[in-house]
Amino acid sequence: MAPSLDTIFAALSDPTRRAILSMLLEDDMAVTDVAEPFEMSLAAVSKHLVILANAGLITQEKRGRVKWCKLEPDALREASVWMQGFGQFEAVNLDAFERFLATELPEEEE
Amino acid sequence: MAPSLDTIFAALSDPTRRAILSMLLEDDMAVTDVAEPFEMSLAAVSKHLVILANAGLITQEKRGRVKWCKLEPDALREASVWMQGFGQFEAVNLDAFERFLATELPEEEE
DNA sequence: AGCATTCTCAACCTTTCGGTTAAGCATGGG
DNA sequence: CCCATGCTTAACCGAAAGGTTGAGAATGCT
Repeated sequence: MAPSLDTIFAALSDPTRRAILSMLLEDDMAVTDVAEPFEMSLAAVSKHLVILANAGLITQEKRGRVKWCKLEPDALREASVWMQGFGQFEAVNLDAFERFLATELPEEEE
Repeated sequence: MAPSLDTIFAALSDPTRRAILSMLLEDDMAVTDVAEPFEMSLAAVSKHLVILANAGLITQEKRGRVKWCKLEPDALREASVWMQGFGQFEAVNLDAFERFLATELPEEEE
């Protein structure tokens, strides 16, 4: 399935899936380990992972019995690029810009 | 309803709603005018607007018979802040930063 | 070989989503 | 006062979402 804004935003709309993404931020994980903290069946988590993979937000690679899940933030980037069209990004970018100045340019240029 | 990441991302997952947001980028619009380009009923578009309003992405103000819809990009910002936790934002911010430097400051202030 | 582990698939259920049509409320104009 | 305009609500519908359980395939361990 081709990742689209539809599938990306839909994938992000579920708190379980966002929690999974946060977990994968730490490190790659096996499906069973991803499912462990959730109070739902393994099959349910497995479906969530399929949805995340279809959205391009993760990739899954099977090594032996274990299927490893890896975060793929490029899809998030696609969504964020769409958001940039809404002008709100000036504010966010200004934040980043200010931090950029504060941390990288300690000397006052002006 | 309190806008949450759930409602924001769910609102953004529908192409009709994203199109509406793009339209409102140009200017505030009445509900009837928002609905005009879509091949669905006015009631359907009205529901989409409720979803966008619940997500905090738009506000609606009634003046006379006409209900005006106004883009509220702050909710998008909340979603983008969440995305920033995923590291991919360095690249995006650099893109924005480069454009920031390459082009003269646009009239973002209103 | 036998068994445990890892994960998916199939069938099912309930709730939500996205649309319809019809009715109705509120407002402004002639 | 009528009546058109602008928009929402209610009832309904089919499809999709998100969960369950149970079965089963694939792999590794001993």
